[in-house]
Amino acid sequence: MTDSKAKPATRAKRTVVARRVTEGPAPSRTTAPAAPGNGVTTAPQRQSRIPTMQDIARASGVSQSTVSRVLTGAPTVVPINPATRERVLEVARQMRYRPNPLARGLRGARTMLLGVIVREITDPFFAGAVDAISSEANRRGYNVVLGHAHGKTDEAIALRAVLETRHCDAILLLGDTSDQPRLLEDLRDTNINVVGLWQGSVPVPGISTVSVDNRAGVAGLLAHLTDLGHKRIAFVGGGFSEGRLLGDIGERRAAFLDLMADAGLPILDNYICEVENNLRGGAASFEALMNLPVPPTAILASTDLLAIGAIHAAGRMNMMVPRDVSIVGFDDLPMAEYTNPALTSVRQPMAEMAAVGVRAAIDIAGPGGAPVVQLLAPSVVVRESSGPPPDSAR
Amino acid sequence: MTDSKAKPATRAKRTVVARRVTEGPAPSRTTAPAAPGNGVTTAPQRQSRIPTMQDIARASGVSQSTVSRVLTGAPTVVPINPATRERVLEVARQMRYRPNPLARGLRGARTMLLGVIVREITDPFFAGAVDAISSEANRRGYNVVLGHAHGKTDEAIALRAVLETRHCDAILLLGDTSDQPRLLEDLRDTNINVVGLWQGSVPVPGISTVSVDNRAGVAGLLAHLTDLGHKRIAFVGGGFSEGRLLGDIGERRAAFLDLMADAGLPILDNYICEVENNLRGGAASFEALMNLPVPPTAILASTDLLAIGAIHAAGRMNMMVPRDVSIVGFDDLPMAEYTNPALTSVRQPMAEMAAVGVRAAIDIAGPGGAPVVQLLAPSVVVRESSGPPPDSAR
DNA sequence: ATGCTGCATGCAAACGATTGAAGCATAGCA
DNA sequence: TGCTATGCTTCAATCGTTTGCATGCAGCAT
Repeated sequence: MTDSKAKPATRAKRTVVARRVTEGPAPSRTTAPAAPGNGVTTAPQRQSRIPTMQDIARASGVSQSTVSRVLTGAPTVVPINPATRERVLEVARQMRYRPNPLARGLRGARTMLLGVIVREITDPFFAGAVDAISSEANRRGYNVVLGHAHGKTDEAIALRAVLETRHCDAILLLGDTSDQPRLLEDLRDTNINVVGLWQGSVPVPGISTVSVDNRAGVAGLLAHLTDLGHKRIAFVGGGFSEGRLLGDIGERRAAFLDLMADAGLPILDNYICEVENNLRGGAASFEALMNLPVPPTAILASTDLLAIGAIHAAGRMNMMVPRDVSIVGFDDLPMAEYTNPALTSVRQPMAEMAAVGVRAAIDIAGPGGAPVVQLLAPSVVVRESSGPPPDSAR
Repeated sequence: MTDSKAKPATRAKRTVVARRVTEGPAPSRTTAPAAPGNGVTTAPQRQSRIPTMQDIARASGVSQSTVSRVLTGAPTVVPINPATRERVLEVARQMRYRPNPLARGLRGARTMLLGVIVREITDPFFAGAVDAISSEANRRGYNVVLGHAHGKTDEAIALRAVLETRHCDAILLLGDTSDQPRLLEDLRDTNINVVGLWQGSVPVPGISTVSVDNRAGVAGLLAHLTDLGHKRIAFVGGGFSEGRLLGDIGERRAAFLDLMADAGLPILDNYICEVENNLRGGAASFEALMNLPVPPTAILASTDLLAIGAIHAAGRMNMMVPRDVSIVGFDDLPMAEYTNPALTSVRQPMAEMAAVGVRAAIDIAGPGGAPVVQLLAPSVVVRESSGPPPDSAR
């Protein structure tokens, strides 16, 4: 309808001059009608409604409740004649029966759905987390429903997402959501189980959480850097919300300040950068740090995303990593192994955290147990982006 | 489990607290019993069950159907006394009523849920796609349900995921799923609308698809490389399934072969690499190519993931990009701008594709219209990873 | 009074499944 | 033959909503 002015850019000419415009609104939108324009004869009505248990029952000459018992396989309660069972199963298979989860859920049965509310799916870290959680959930017969909190989107949307969550048997919250109090509150009203992952280790009232030991991770990185001889170390931490640093990152920052003091190392002016948690932020903060009168010899980025941005900025400024400056990250994204140079980072026990989180969400039926905070230990992975400070800085 | 023998680089000193439990009642992960050992008397029962319309009705002295009419705001059908309406609304608000989407859906109402089945959420490209789709869906009041096809996981799992899809008003398929015929077949039986994105432009029988014009993208890259003077160009294409190249990538490869022939450029032995579509595959194929007797002067990677892996391998082999070899990608991941050097790539009109796909899924109520294939035009983004071939190769 | 018109509301039947209890053969036992 | 035990199946209530239809009750014209 709207795209009637199709432009045959497809292979009309086979020269297809590439539009070299860096940012094209892409006006051409070739729409190829799939069906060759024969008449409109046949009505679309392609598929016959999904059969219900009632249909199966009629077709196999039993009652609908028998069908239910056969199909759900409830062997303990009442016995079913094997012949009947077989017949019903055959008919169901033939009619391509599929249960309606809505109806099933209405009666209170488990929906076998696990809700996952994630702040930013484009953050590769959380994408990996969703993957890990999804695997673990599948392994237990659950499917994952992804709710996208979408950064600082209007709370109303988050709220709506929550409304829908009554589909789910349990909910996993990925990343700090403490800036969305209404969401948390709503969640607490529900009588389904809620587990927070990567919420930071400050206990969120009323829900269990699984987090990584941020302090241990930062300590590992700092130990590594100081072992190499670094003294001037800067911190880059991003991810804001209403002026507050988000959970995990806030903790990493606090740990940094704390542990630097413990080690007797000074933190020079402007050595603490606060930027958005993305590649651009990492690059920007790197430039800012290197333009300081006394630049740091090492940068501890609170996420790999920031570290990768910083490494890119280093290349752009013709600085060699780690010869001129060391850069270390946190999260150990898959990408960390493939930067130039490969990134020293802190690996989170992703699979284990997913397993623990899913287990907490599923196994603890109902909101019975008291909320629990679990901290899992990370480990430092040393690669190429960290080395001794330049001689000039000794 | 798997990471038990993590490199113990962590931090040998200072209180090797592997697993520091922070919060009180639970010693570790021992699900604290809900009630301290008195009888089985009190159930955990923390929050009072979510109220139903029935409850609201009782509390405000009207019938349940009136409550329904008030809360759903159906003004056209039957009039409601403003006073009554106000009273009901107030009671509902006070009792924190929330509709049960299951029951609502059971009656046939739209669930306002959009199913998205994605092959690999860890592929940053698809993560971005999910993000774009999610935004677009939210804009239209829909929420996104993510089904994880999980690579080559057993079809049964995909199947199960589909079973659950009866929650959804429509389904989006991300990435080529033609290797899962059973899934497609199942989907076709359903009477909900299915739209495929990035399925390649071969029409999938029965469903509408939205794809990018792969040929145009490859043509743009090739034009760029030949303009620079490259003649020995290799192709790296990954993403297998049962020995077959997946849709988009297969098309890119075909376009490459075709357009190289058109340009009169020979394709030397082993210049076509087939590897898995990930960073490792990109790095491996780069090494293989560079070890050929006559290595290429440029590499056209079918995805940015592969290109990034290749760039990493170049650094590891002490080769300079683009001085020694040019590398170009396809997809224009966010990361492409932040590699060293920044990657020349093909940008897909992500937002537009998401919009078109969501519109096709939602607006076209029911499977009425004939399936449509839409091709959107990409554009080349030139950055730093492509340059003229080395003099020695001229 | 008797209809008639309209507004405001209630009744009750869906929707598709689960599940306790009841029905009904048939077999076993006295 | 009568009575119970047993094995299989059906009945019917239920979950929380939506929605077509009936109903009650005004006011108003006959």
